[in-house]
Amino acid sequence: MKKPVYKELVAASSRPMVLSILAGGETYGYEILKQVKRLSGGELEWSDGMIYPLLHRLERDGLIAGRWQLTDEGRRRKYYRLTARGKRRLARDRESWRTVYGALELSWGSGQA
Amino acid sequence: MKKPVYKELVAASSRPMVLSILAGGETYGYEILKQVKRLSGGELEWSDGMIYPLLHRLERDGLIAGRWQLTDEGRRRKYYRLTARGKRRLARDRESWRTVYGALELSWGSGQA
DNA sequence: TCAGATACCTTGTGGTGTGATGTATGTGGT
DNA sequence: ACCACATACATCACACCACAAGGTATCTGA
Repeated sequence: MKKPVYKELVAASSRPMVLSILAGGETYGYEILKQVKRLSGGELEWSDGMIYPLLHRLERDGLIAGRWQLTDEGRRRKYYRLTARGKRRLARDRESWRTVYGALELSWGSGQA
Repeated sequence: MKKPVYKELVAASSRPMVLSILAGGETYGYEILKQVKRLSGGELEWSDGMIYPLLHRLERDGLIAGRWQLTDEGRRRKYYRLTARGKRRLARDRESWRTVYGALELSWGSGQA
C-alpha cells in the first residue's frame, strides 16, 4: 500500500463492504478486517477503531444482527449476520456505487467518448 | 432519481469529479453543478452549498486555481483551472477508486470468482 | 411586477474515520 | 518467568465535510 486510500472513500465504502461480506455468511469484526485486506490485495487496511463503531451502528439500524459466542480457547467473539433490511440496503448501495462510478468513468473519458 | 445517493458517497466522489471535469478545460461552479447532473444521467444533483466550499478548499490546497471574469451580461463568474498538483492528485484519486471499487465488486461476487 | 434562472457566498448541525488508549486472553521464543 | 505479538473487543477527542437554510445580486420573460 504505497499511498493510503483517503478517508472519505473509506467512509463511503465501509457499509456496503461489510454488508456484502456478511451476505457471504456469519462472521465477526476482527475477521472482517482481514477479509477487507484480502479483497483489496492488501491495499485497504481498516483500523479497528472504525470497524467496531461501524458494526454497532449497523446493528442499531437493524441492518445486521449480532450474537456473542465463546471460542474453545475462551476468547469472546461477536458474530454478525445480515438481516432482511440489510439485504435491501446492500442492493441500494450497489446501485448508488454503479451510478457514481459510472459518472466518474465518464468524466475520466476512459474508453468511451 | 428514485433514491438519492448517500452523502458519504457524494463526499468521496466530489473531489475526483471536480478535478476530472476541470481536466477537460476551465469552467466555473454553477456549470460544474450542471455537468455532474449530465454525467450521471440526472441521478446526481449536488447542492450549491457543497460546491463553493469545495472549490475554495481545492484552491486553498493548490489543486485548482481560480480567476474572476465578467460576462457580457454583467454577471461575475469565477473560472477555475487544474494545476499540476491537481493533475497528480486526480491520478492518485483514480487509483484509489479503482482499488476500492475492485474490492467491492469482488465482495459482491459480480461476474468473477 | 414578479417568478425563475443564473451565480456566488456563509453558518449551524450531524455523522464518521483516525489515532490513541484501554482491557483481556493465548501463543511462541528465550 | 518474561516479553513480544496476535487475537478480539471497546471508547474518546479531534478534524473534516455534505446538507439545509439563508443571504446578495443580475438578467430574462410572462
